[in-house]
Amino acid sequence: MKNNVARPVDREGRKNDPEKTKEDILRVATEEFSAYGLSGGRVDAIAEKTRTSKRMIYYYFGSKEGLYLAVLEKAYRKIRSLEADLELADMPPVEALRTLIASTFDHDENNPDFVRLVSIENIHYASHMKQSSEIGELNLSIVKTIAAVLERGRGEGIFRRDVDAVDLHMLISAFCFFRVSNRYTFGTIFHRDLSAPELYNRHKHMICDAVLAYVRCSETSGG
Amino acid sequence: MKNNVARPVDREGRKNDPEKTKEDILRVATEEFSAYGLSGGRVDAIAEKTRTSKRMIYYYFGSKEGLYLAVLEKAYRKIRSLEADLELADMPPVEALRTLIASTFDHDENNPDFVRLVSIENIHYASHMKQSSEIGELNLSIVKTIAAVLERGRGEGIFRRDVDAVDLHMLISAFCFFRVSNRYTFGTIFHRDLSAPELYNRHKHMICDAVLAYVRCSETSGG
DNA sequence: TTGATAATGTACGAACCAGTCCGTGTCAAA
DNA sequence: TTTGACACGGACTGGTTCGTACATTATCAA
Repeated sequence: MKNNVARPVDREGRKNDPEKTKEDILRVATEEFSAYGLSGGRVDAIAEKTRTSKRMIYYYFGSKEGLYLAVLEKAYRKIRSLEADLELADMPPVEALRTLIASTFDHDENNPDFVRLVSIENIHYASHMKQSSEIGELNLSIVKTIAAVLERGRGEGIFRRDVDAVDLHMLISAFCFFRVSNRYTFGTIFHRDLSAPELYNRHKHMICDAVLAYVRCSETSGG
Repeated sequence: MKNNVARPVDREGRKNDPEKTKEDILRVATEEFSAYGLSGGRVDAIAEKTRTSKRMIYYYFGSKEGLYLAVLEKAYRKIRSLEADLELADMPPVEALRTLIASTFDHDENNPDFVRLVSIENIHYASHMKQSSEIGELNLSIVKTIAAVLERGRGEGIFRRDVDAVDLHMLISAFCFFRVSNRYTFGTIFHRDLSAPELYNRHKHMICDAVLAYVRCSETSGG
């Protein structure tokens, strides 16, 4: 194997493992960008926390922005894989909606890093996301799922007819997302720890109740 | 007001006007930090856009973070002054809630800079806000207002009894805030311009209906 | 008028930080 | 065993950016 037999015992030489290296960089970069933002994150800091060097970051990702984009794409790829199999088609419309809302709620609750990355991307006017073909093609299946559930509910005469699927998704997402994204300012102003376990169930019930009450409601607003 | 009557008619020399200078810096800094964040914002860029110099920024605000904090405090001071006089006490509970929701909705819609600053502050874990005595004491009157309206509604037997005022404020804020803060990513994914005028009324009606349906609803969730 | 102090401008320093240069190590196919 | 493509590390650089030293002018009270 080795041609230099006289090599001192030291086996701890370099092991080439490009996949591991890339994965390692991405993992550390996700933490860094999620914690400090794109402008606030430091390439040197990322390099130090990996088992490789800064040179490798540029070798694999080209630039700081390239790395950030890779982090963002990986984060979105992960949620896309999660949102697939809820199998709501067999459930009664009300139960299907409850399941869907609970799933969204739990996703944001359990992935604060993703929530932060999305906030950061919004601060940057979603400019990186737009430039990514991968994320750009996220034509989210969740909307079709919601639309189908709404349609079934209307068919059964229990849902109002003027609810748009994207709007409803926004109503659900907004609450679930805000609860995590604005945890710190909201918690500070109202002296309430939004990550407290007792609020978890209460808030989950709340958004379920609100959404269901809304889709069944026949009231029109004067607002 | 001025006691030096013999003020020479406009020599184009320096005019000392500390209030104007501070105000000018704050105005420009708000734009810069709101656009690029705390880490992304550049002190030099701010200085160039003011009619004064970088020296003055450090003279009045001490540091970049000091300036950022001043920007944040001014933004919160502004909303505090706005949220005072809605005079909901005389309205029927349902109308009072509608008015309150519409007001929150319009505030976020009309103050995207404020929304961005709050997002940015959350990325920083609200650390500056916590260190500000001024903002820290924002014991928002809006919660008392909501609590009073809820109480009246319960008295009239039209509102459910288990709704917490802070939770309800969060439900309202979340939708109004998200609509502005996540405009870019959400809009990109769903190919929908969230600042489009026709969505303004639809979304306003939606959050009104949802909240009102919720507070009247007697359903308990199985989620 | 004058002296104290507040306000302002210019130019510069020092640290930081994204990105690169140059050289070395790894491995598999020829 | 040679070779070439891929993988890798450490030191360096040049521009950027926060912050400041020093000089100057304005204001106002005594």
